[in-house]
Amino acid sequence: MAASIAITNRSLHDQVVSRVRDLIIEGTLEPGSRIDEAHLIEELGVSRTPFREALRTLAAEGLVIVRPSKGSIVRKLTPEDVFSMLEVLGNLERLAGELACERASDQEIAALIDLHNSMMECYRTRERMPYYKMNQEFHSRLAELSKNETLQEMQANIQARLKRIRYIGNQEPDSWAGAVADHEEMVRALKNRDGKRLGDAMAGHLGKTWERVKDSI
Amino acid sequence: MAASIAITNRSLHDQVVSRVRDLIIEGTLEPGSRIDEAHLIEELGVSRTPFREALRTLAAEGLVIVRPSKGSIVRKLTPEDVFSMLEVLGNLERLAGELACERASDQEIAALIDLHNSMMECYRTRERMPYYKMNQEFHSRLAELSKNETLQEMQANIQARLKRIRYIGNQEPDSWAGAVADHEEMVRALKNRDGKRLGDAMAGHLGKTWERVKDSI
DNA sequence: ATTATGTATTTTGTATACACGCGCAAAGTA
DNA sequence: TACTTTGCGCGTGTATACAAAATACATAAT
Repeated sequence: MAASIAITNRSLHDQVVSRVRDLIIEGTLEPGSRIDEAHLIEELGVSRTPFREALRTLAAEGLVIVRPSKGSIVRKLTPEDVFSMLEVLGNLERLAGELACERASDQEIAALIDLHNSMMECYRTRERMPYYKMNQEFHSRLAELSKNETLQEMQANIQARLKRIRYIGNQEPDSWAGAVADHEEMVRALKNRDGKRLGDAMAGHLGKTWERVKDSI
Repeated sequence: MAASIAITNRSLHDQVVSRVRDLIIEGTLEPGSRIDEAHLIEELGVSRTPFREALRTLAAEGLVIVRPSKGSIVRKLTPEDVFSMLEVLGNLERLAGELACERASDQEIAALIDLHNSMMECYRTRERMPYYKMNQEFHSRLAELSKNETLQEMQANIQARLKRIRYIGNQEPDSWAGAVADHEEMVRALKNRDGKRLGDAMAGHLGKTWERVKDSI
């Protein structure tokens, strides 16, 4: 693969999309606040055209809301929004777990377990940030093992919408141990290719996430 | 309400989005074909700016693919795409069914059963088109009864992507009777608020849809 | 004849200019 | 004083102009 040589000729559109998405997730652009076009294009050094196209993309992703003739705002999630997302996400990940047990190769499962072990190492040494990132990746990778592209896409979308919330929720005192226990259970089920059990573990895990996160909305 | 007087001031963007979406669904814009910007904006009588923004929206919806510097094409669904969509949709509708049994009011259920009865009337008189439309509405309405907005949104999105395929699949000789039987089962389960049974019926129904549709891709 | 290379043409990407609608504020009226 | 009304400024929506890239084509070299 010549991927290392090929120069990345990403369009401004794409760059703006991921840049603004990050600004939203990390909270620089506050939920509910208006997006000042003039100011932000100045900041980013692009013109209105690619910027507005990027806003349309982000609107379709559910991160911003475009109010015709009234400007765009960063979508502010209500507790109901978050609850409904977790409900759907839990269901999607249950399906992902079941399918992964049927469809993943032994190597793929082994690779995921490696990742899990790295996560556990971070837990032992209390390295929050690496754990958080590996956790995101664990769930994405598991979705991949379902071999279902639509599932991956939907999961990624909801993950992106919730990213900011979960990031905040992650600062809280704890139930970290509980999350870790959930993951141990997932890995046990995955090792045995016990789809039902893995599915239940995934869904249960997301159910508890609501408890962990609901007060930080 | 002065809705009769008020002139609809929908932005061009919105109008273009729904117009082009329809062109894709009804097949005027063929899957896989390039979207000729110059030609289409002429046809629609709008300038490039709102048109291109609309393309971004449709790309995020999964109906078109924007290839940087190489133009946009109408997304062509592979059999794998359709299978994965139906797999996810089945799972979403299973959840919708379960939640609807818990959360819907008696009136809401009664209203849905009315719709079902109208559908059955169309089946008796073999009116395909009205049946098709009511069927779409039945599934959307059931998703509404789940009281989960994210679920509704995801379901609507997959429905939109599959609309063209299902429309074609619907022309086929038949298994119409089978679909009708599925719906009868759904309504029975809904009447009894038997979530598990309704969920299974929904998922099973979508599973059979694959059989009905797979040859027309 | 076939491939390579340079050029012309088309098409996309981005910037900018113009127009229109919304919201706010100042002035007017009850 | 409170409540409309009207005018103005600003931001959004749309059109167009310009720049850059890609494709198609023709010509030349092997």
